[in-house]
Amino acid sequence: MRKDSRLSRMLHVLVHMHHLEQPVTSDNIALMLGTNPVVVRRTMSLLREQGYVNAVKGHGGGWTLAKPLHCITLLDIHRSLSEASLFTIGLTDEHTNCPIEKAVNLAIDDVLHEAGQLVLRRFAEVTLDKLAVEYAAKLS
Amino acid sequence: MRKDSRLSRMLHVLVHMHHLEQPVTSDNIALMLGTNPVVVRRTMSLLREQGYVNAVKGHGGGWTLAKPLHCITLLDIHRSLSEASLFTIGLTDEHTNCPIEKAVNLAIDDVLHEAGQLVLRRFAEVTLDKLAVEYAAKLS
DNA sequence: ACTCATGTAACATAAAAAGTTTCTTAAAAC
DNA sequence: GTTTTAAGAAACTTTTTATGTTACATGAGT
Repeated sequence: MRKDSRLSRMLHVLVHMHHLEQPVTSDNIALMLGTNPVVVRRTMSLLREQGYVNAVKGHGGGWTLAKPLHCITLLDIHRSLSEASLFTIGLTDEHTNCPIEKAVNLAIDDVLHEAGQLVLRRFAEVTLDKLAVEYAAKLS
Repeated sequence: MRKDSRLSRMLHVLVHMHHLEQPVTSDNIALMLGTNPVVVRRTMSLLREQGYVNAVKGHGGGWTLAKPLHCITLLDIHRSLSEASLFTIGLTDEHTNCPIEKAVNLAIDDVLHEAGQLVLRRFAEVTLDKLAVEYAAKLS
């Protein structure tokens, strides 16, 4: 099953951006992530639309943080990337009048929904500045 | 992001099988699921390897339950299908010496691991006979 | 022997994310 | 004002992977 690592990558980039005075170009970010400037723009645009980064064209332009790290949570970025669902498990929708299918889906969805809520709650608690501090501490 | 609905489908099939006296053929199941008999065999084989269903060749053959429903949990089936991971979110593994990447991954993994454990715990609590009874009741 | 069913390998299809090319727009430097 | 630098955006290609398909082997019952 394919994984979406955009959250991980964007967080990485955002924290790095905090340590820079100058705007970073898409080309730079692409180089850093081993990917393509257009892909970077596509993803960063989603963050721009939600007001977490600014984009400036032309000489000396590039991407900058629009908010301080302590005003951005994991949830904010996760939401901006609009992943349809957190889980690789899907439900079927083929025999909507079959009580067994309904019961199965209800049971699975029950659990996934609860776990999903937990993830969102926990993501909401982590601001990006904590990331750079608390978790960095754990690593030492 | 693509979804894996094998869990949902297999549970559906297993509960149906419980209500049948005769073995069900892969062709039958395929018809029921709107898919292919080979795909059915591929998936059912995983359950057979773990001892949840039997396969019998030849005339009057097909698939039967190897255990009563109350001895099979959602977790059992989920495990049998060996989905690599529950989550669509992936971590990066590109700058393993970058403390920021490490911190980001640690933060995300922390949350996902906890949520994953919750899912597994809850899946372990649901036996397939409950599925057919408790959840069926909720539906009425 | 013949039919029916699973087992398995090899190949084909389809869908989606990622990558690429090309061009437009805008801002700064000269 | 021309050139350079950068994002924005559209159209297309590539890659990946789950799913579907074909073909044949194996084994059980009639």
